[in-house]
Formats: sequence, C-alpha cells, structure tokens
Amino acid sequence: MEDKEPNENESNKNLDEETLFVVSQTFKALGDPTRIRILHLLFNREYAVNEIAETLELRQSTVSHQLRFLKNLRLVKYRRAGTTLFYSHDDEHVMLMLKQMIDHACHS
Amino acid sequence: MEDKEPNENESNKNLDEETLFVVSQTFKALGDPTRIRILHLLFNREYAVNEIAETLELRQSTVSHQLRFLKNLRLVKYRRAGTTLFYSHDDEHVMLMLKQMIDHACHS
DNA sequence: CTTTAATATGTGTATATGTTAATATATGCA
DNA sequence: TGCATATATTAACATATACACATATTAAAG
Repeated sequence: MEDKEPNENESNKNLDEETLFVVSQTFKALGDPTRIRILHLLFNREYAVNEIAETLELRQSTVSHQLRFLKNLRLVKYRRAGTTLFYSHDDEHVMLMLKQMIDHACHS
Repeated sequence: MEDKEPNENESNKNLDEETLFVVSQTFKALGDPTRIRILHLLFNREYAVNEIAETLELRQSTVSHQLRFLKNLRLVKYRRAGTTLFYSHDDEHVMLMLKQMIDHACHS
C-alpha cells in the first residue's frame, strides 16, 4: 500500500507550494478581528460599505481596504446599485469554518 | 421573537471581545506557512523538535519558537523522553479545520 | 458640465510578526 | 563534577500588517 497517487494532499503527503500559500492566505484573512467582524456581519445579508463602517464603528477607508483584501481571496463579492456597492460573502465553505471556530471558541 | 438570550453567538448576535480574540488568534496561528507545515507533519504522529527542523529544513530555534506559539494556544502538547521532547497536536477540532481547508484549496 | 454621494486608492506610520545567531537551560551519563 | 545532547530563550533585525488621512474615481442627478 505505497502512496503513489500524484494528486493526493489528504493528510500524509507533502503540501505543495501553491496549496500552502492559498491555505495560509485564507487563514490569515480570518486571523484579524476587523475582518472577522466584517465577515460575521455578512453572515446574514449583504451590506453597503458605509453601512459596515457605521455598524462596526470603523473608518470608510479601513472597511474598503479590508473588503479588497477579502475580495482578492474571493471571500466576498459585491453587487452595484447606483453608487452603492452591496457586499456579501462568496465562499460558503470558509463562512462555515468561521462559524465552526466561533462556536468552538464559545463552548470552551 | 426578539433575541434575549445572553449567551448566544451562533451567527446573528454581536461577537464579544473575548470570543473575537480567541477566534482571531487561532486563525492567525493557522495563517503562517511554517506553522501549517509543522501542524501538517503532526497530523500522523508525534515528532521531536530536531526531527521537525530536519524534515522541514528549518532552524531549530525557528521550530522552537513556533511550537511555543502553538503551545500557548493549546494547539500542540509535548511528552518528555530524556532530553527529547516529542510534540503532538492537541486540538482535534482545529486539526480538522486545517484538513478541511487543505482539501478545499486542493479541490479548487 | 457641475455637484454630490459612495467607494476606492496612495501614502505615511506605528506596530506586529517571523527568522536568525548567540546564549541559556535542562537532562542523561561517565 | 564535567560533558554532550536536546531544547528554550533572548535580542536584534527585516518585513509585513493595519490603520488613518488625504485624494482620486465613479455614478447619479440636476
């Protein structure tokens, strides 16, 4: 039962460079309180940028910068309505992991 | 159906300071390639510090630093055998999330 | 075409982070 | 006690990060 498959990263083989990068980047995105609060907001519904800033008491530029960060990783997306951009989450799996970690932190 | 429960962080209520800190710290731990590689190693079995350093081609002090980081978050533990310390993972849930994220990154 | 509202971007700055070399600590053994 | 091995710790450094301010862009309305 030697491991001969070329595309198996299940748990025993070495992590290739690209996978390592994507995984670390994604976790890094979740490793900041501001970004967690933003994603946590987006759990329920879409929000405009200013709405996020007001709700979380953050500067508009701070929110915009973090949204760009999250958008580059395809963790959020937006929909335009006039001059307003409504952001929403765009990765169900990552949102589920965030939810899991929050629950994990609460129950311990 | 007002939300009156005091201890519910499921997905709609605000995140309290402490939960936010723990969650962000834990994700931050997973947000570094070196720490991911260490945890990925520990998936299968326990490893001595030098063994980790040699396997991953890292300096001993680097590994020791990162292990301390992970130990503070109770993500790893160790067992002493003479002068050798065997490290192993100590949080099944976090290891599962790491595995999930790796799979998620591979299949996309 | 000017104005206004909403958002994005560039830049500076303070802080956080990861790595390294050097050194300290701890354990086992002769 | 003295020495060797394994690991931890300290300090320094370079880089990365998050935020704020100012400014630029975009789109709608008049």
